[in-house]
Amino acid sequence: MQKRAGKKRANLRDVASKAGVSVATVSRVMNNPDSVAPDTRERVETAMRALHWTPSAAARAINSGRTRFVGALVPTLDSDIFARVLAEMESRLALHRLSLVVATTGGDADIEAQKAQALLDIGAEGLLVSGAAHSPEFRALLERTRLPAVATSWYDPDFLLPTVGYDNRAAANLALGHLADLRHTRIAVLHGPVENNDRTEARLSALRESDVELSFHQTALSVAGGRDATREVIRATPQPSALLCLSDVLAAGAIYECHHAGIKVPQDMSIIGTDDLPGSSQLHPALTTVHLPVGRMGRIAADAIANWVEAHQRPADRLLDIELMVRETTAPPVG
Amino acid sequence: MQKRAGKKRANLRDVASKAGVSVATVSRVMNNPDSVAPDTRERVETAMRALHWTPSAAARAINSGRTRFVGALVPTLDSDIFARVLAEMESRLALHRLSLVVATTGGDADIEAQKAQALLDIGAEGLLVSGAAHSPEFRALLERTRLPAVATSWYDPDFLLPTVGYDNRAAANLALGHLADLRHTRIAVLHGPVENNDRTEARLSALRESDVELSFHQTALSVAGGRDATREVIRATPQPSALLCLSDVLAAGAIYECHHAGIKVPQDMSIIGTDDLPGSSQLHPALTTVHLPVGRMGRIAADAIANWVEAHQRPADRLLDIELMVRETTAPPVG
DNA sequence: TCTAGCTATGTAACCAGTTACATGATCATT
DNA sequence: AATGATCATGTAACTGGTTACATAGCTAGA
Repeated sequence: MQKRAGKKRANLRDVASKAGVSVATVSRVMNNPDSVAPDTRERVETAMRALHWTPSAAARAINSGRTRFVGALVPTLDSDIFARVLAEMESRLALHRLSLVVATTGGDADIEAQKAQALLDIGAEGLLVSGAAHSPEFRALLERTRLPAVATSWYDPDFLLPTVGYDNRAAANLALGHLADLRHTRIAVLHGPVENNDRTEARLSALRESDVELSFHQTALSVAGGRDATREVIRATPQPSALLCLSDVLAAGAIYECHHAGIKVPQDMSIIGTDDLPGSSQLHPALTTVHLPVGRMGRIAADAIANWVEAHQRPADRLLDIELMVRETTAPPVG
Repeated sequence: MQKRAGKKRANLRDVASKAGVSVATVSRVMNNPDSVAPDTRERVETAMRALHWTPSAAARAINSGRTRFVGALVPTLDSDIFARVLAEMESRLALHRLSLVVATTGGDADIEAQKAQALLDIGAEGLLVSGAAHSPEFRALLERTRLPAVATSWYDPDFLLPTVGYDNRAAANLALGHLADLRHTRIAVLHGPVENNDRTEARLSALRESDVELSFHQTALSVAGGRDATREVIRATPQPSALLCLSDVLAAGAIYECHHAGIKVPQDMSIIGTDDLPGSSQLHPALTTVHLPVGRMGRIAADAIANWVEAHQRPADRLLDIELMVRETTAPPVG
């Protein structure tokens, strides 16, 4: 009466009875084939195929206590930077036989907490998060569950979590220093939205504390946004002699717009970016920018979380070097 | 003698005994809090906190038979296109309360089969794959397990899996048709590697079958690759009057290189791309290209797989419209 | 020929949850 | 006061695997 006509997915017991062996034998065929006699193994494998049976990941996980995946929380996938970080993380985690579950937060700390909980609910063994801004709920979650988690894209040894990243303040200062060395004094800063972006915020705060006079221009984080902001900046009198862009995409827009407006780069306008995207060296003229080691960061963070998950070893914080890439878009101001 | 000093992770039974209730009551607090008296609930929640307890995802999954995540297999994350598709998929799947596990294949069909198995091993309920090239092992896996899976980035109603995508041959023909309409006759085709890239292959085969005389130039799929190929093309005599690029990044490189070489676009050289990346309309001059609806594709594929997984309904194939975006890089040839 | 040791396999407990069903207490109804 | 309904909670079976331990059959050494 109970056993209805098939419908349900087969389980290990079904396979065992079909093959005329015990459950232990079936399990052995899966995990330790050598310990089973060849003809028995054969029979079991035939039964598996006949029943379309695949072991249930959940049932295995319940015994091993392992799910073999970690979660990554990023503001957006629709950005060269995060896509590259994730690409590196994914391939690095694969080496540790770990998978990567991606969740986007839109930069919203509440959504981050929510998605972190969702990742936990589906069994993530660890978390990779980006940036410094996290909600109290998120912190509470980490403390309550003691889940291994590594923060990237910034560096702060005092943070609740181990951080793997670069110094965003230093990155901004490096760009500014380069322009100052060239004797630029009228500098406009182009940056993306600050709400929900602690990295931009850190860079801006470093600039604000410098003793150089700067004008700040917030715009959309896109090539078009860079063009818009540049259009506005070049209307000012006196016109700035340099554009410090906190992102390479803005710098690309700035180059286009200067070109469009007949302003010569770098003679009439110096432009410096931040990121060093793969295409930036191919812009015309080639973009001077601050190289952020995002690929390396992804690899290191992946190794760190893998080691924490597997060997229960909390990783050390890692400060990664940034580097000024002087190319063709910066020069001393004329006059 | 048995109960060692703590070490192990607490389970639901530990919480129950600590709170002085039964396991069922603890479970109710988690899943149906209203059915538990407020003070009892309070006691249970206190016990949970005290023991740092979080329910095991695996144990839940074993009962529900659900893991609530699907896997996505993409050639690479390091590409605007796939990053955007995944971004859309992720946010769309979140609406269905499904998570997305990302795996990259490098375009290698064997690695794809391998990673598909790995995704299955960790419990993926469905798969999103891209392109047409798959190994026999991969097909066998799908047939054996009957795992819901949807293929994207191309369209073929005869394929083993439901496909959601556009017609790559039509995309190439649309670009070629535009150049032909402008009366270009000497056209060079720039394309990325064909090995492990069935989409490029499909576009090329459509072009080869056309009655227009074309020269083909394979290069690296990057801005630099586009520049290299263009440098080579413009050396030829007679010089082609148009560059048909099967990818927008190549077209961007082509624009830069023409600019560099003093060739006026579109007067002396027409350039057309394929993809319509967000930055393409911001290039200078703005790139004429074939718009591929990758964002929409991601959303539709995500809905399709979610519906299949949840409602056991195999989705229908979906052919998505492509569109010619005429902007500033194409014009009739001079002379 | 007896026994020790090995191999192939089976039995049943176990992992950490969920849930059908049972139970006892409280409350309203007649 | 007896009856029935409702509510809060408990008991135990169940999910689908793994594995410690038991056992039967066979071989080899003394």
